[in-house]
Amino acid sequence: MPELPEVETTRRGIEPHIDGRSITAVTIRQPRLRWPIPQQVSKSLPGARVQAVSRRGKYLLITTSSGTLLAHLGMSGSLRILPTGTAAGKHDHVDIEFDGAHILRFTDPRRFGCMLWLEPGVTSHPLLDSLGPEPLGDEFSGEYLFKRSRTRKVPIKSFIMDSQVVVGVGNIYANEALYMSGINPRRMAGRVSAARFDELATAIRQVLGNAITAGGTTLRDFTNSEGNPGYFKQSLNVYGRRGLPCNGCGSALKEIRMGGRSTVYCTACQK
DNA sequence: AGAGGTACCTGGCAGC
DNA sequence: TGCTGCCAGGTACCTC
Repeated sequence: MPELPEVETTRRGIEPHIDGRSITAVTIRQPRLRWPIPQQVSKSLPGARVQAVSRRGKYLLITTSSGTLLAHLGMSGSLRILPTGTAAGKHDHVDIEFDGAHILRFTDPRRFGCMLWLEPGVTSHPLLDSLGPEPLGDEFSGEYLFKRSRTRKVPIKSFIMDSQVVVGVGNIYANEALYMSGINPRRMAGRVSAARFDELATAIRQVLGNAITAGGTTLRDFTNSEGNPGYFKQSLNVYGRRGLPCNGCGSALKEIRMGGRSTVYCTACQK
């Protein structure tokens, strides 16, 4: 379930269990993810010590004394902390053991995720280098979006989901942020005003920030088997609500497909 | 260069 | 109960 809030929740969940710890073993059961897991992951990690657990967009970076593990959870991936020796299921592709006591387990049924490797000191990678700013960072603003959008001939929804424009806005939160700011997802990005981009930027920050806060609930029982309580269903205004009444005006929400993705909006409230 | 479509993979669910 | 087809929170890559 990884959009940016889930990835950040994962980062916060695993960090206290692995930061500063030593890796004692690596088990790769299925190396065929989106790209094959490079050999350095199993060769270089054992004996290394974790120095930082960070995030860039939806990528997680586990920096160690011998190199950096770059991971993406794709559509169905998860990372959990479990006791050493926990039986592995069909889609438990990688285990990284710490201090012989517990493991960081990568599970991903669809295998759209990845685990890649950066040599020590390397911070640049093709997957990272062209990413746009963090939506919760200082660089991101309505003014920024306005400037970037002037020459673009794509719908506003596609625009904000473009990771070169801004990272971390997935399908759910794109739908929600456009609803919150009253913008029709089909409107051309180049024809959205500066004032409306201010509202959109604020909405993106708010919806992602709220979701991260709600993710804290998941965080507490992180080592248990998932289950996403609070946030989903309760806080969503449009995603997954096709045909149901708009929370603002009561008219039935419309669903269309844009770029193959489910897009739900209120034809009355979003112009 | 930018826009649009396809591909990767498995599981769950609606409909027959 | 079982089959088929469609859908799913992502994104790199190919073509036009």
